[in-house]
Amino acid sequence: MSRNKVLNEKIKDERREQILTTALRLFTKRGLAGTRITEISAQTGISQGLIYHYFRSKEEIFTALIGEAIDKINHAALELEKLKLTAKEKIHLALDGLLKGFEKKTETADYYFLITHAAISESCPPEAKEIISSRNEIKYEVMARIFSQGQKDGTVKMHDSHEMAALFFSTINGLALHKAIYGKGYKMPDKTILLSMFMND
Amino acid sequence: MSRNKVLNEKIKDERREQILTTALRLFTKRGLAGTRITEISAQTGISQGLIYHYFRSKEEIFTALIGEAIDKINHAALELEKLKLTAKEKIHLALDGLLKGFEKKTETADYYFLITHAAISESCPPEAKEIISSRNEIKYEVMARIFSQGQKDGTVKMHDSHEMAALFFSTINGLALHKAIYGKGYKMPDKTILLSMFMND
DNA sequence: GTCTATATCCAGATAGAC
DNA sequence: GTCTATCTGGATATAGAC
Repeated sequence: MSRNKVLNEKIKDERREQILTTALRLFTKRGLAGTRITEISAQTGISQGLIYHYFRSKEEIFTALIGEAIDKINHAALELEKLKLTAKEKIHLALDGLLKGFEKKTETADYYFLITHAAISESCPPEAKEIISSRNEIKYEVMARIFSQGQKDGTVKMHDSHEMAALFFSTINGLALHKAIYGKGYKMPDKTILLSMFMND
Repeated sequence: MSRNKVLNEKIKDERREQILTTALRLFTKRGLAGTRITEISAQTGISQGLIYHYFRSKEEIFTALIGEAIDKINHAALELEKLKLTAKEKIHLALDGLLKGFEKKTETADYYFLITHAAISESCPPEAKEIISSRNEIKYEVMARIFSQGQKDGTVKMHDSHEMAALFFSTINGLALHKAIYGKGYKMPDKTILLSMFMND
């Protein structure tokens, strides 16, 4: 690849990232249908025509973000699971990471909200639905396994581990929403309160 | 008022209700911007022109629903507070009512979701924003008072009562969302699990 | 009160110049 | 790679007949 090609590739990647970053914020605040492609271009600082050089359609931007969101979350969950720690330590770490993540930058909360938005929406692009139905379950399964592990050593309460995982992410989602609404005005709750739902001690 | 007038009023009220019921479901599933007025009319079984006999615009339907949702929730909260019961009993009752409400008909969950949707959305009609900013806080204040009451008699954990109220409704919202996504496929968690976040015993 | 037909507008997407 | 200008479709809202 020539010198210029490499440089162009870099510009292209950066532009793509800029568009996605802008779009994430807008989709969170306005939804897929409510977000205008002109807003994305304006806030990215480019013309609307140029958007179509990087993405076929608004739906494609949305779908790309869904993929990104799910991958990041799953990756984090799987990495957590791999650590050589007790279940209790993993659960503490998960809550800490999530709460602090929501606290300091809204992006993490936005990713959670975006997935929820897509999952609930009947007007979500089929490709995005596809990604969700094939990959969104992973984080639930990982957490269920961790809860299960903790039940064996007696640190986690004895309820169905899948139900606990569902409750875990419901709660996380609720907090992400609250954060998306109130922004910096909302301080995340102390993790010990949340832990009392799941842990024996 | 003549006989016919009375009858017409009745038809009018019923139609209004039909439209609102349909719209609630659609707004939940597609958002304000994503819902077509033709869908509302089609699913209500009337022509799109007729919608405008009952509401000035799509936004007005949305705003009416927001008012309805907030009023119902606040009413329930205030009624609960008035009961001659201990704080512990009130909290149990609140959770029971909410979880069972979500469980049996999605409408309650939809109301919660609608408010969240409106609160988060930058493209929500100003009138709806107005209603939210003036009346949505009530339920938080009621719950904070109940938690506060319970802290005095030692049944409720000692954290800031407003933070507890925020956490309470965050969690409830998370569950409402989960319900809106998975519908009948999701069984609400046992209330005792949720209670462990708030209560001493 | 209800419908059908239509005007109007605006957003998504394309074409073509630079 | 980037922009401006334009096409096109679809959705809101209105007008007017029954």
